[in-house]
Amino acid sequence: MRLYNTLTRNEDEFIPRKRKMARMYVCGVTPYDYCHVGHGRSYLIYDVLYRFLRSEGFSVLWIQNFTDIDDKIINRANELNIPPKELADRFISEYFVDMDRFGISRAFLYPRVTEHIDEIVEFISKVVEKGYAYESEGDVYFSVRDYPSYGKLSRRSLEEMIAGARVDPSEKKKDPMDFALWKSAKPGEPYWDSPWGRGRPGWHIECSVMSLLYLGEEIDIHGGGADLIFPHHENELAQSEAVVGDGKFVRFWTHNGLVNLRSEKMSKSTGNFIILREILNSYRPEAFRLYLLGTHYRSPLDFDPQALEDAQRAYTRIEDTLKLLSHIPDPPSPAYDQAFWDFRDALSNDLNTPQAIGTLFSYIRENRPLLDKGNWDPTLPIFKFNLIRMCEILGFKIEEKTSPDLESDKLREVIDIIIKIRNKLREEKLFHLSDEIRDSLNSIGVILEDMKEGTRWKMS
RNA sequence: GGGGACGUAGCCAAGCGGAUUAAGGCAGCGGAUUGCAAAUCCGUUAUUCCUCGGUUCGAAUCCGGGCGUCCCCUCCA
Repeated sequence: MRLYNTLTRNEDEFIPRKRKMARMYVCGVTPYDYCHVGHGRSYLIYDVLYRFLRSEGFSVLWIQNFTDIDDKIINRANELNIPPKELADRFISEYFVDMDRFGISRAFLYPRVTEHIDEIVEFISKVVEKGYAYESEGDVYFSVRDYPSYGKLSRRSLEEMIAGARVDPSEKKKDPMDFALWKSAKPGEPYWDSPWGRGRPGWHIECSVMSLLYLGEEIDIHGGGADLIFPHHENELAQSEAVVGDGKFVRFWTHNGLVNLRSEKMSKSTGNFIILREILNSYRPEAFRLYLLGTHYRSPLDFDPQALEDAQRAYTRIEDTLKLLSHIPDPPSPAYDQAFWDFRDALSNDLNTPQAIGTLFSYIRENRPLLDKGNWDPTLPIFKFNLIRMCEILGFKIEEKTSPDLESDKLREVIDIIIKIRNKLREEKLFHLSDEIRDSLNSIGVILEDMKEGTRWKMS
């Protein structure tokens, strides 16, 4: 597949370093609050990338961190008067509650900063030894002036950044753009011992250390939201390559577009955000997934409840088809239709999910009449196979085989009896009665559809 | 001040110099089907892609100006 690489500003052919093994590191959350829609979008995109790469025959080693110690965590923990670890633990478990509900695949491992302090200290020491960092009053800073290619990811020069004027000069730093690898502890803050005294890791160092520890050098994909390009990934890149060597850290830097709300970036700090859980409570997770994947991952997305409603309606089309297909047997020998190859081509083109969804809907439209006719058609099992493959790649839930359940079996029988009687009324043209039955059932969520071949029903 | 992205039908949204009727979804309209609904299918809804120029045999797609919107340069997915 071709994948856009922020470093080269180009769609490059994705070929993992180790042939069929793709190593992917995704920047995780700082667990001090619930995830919002923007987080949901980001992890959804990596979930789909993960699913697609696997379907392309790669094994994918996905690592995603939790930054479980930093200023925001300390501040929030102080507000709530609980230990930082308790806060982080809580929101890590909330993270999984939301992401599991949303159908996001689990990464292979979720390393946490506080469990890697030794490795981080060791790594900082290496940066200092190499001459790219210096200690200053218990802090350790990366010296951007000593690292010539600083700015290569975000394509900015130091002069431009300083002209931005929002840098904070500190007497401790040699240059205002220098950033902390290690921060000395203020009174009352959590700390770990280090060669530079008591303190804690700076923001960017954890990703450098943990990605190198678990995935090694020259990993295939390192991703996150577009807001991480600078300073987070720029700094990560600098400090990492300062140790492992130029071009030895990451092969593909990928970044997803941000979610806006009322034409402004969704962000915790500004209060302009919607909690993911709130959406998951109000809409089908699959509908939300369809909505988000309807925009290309690199484009910004303005959150629009109206469009989400539309997607929810659109999703019933997929869902109904899947339900009807559950009665169709699997094909004796699987075969791919042209639609699947088109679908695959779309995703191979920098994960073009909107286009892939387009092919999926066209495929449904072409095959749906056969399904509704009710008579057996030998192409249906193949249709089923292909559609399910597509849905799996996009992460849409497949109707699992209804397990034997006495109660719901009884319910089915009761509804079938009602339908039988209602059809007798219809034969006798007692439509006011048959319509009343239909309306009543409808009001409790049982929808009757009178087809030529007979009446069928579904739950709304 | 510097860097970057975008502006496609009523709405959301693909399209990355040339099959082509400019995907797909939602909504609308007309039709088939139906006792009526629902579901499904067919047709229809942008001779045109913010605007003005330019390059080209050919541009929504490339270049320049204008108008508008957003992001990054600060914690952030």
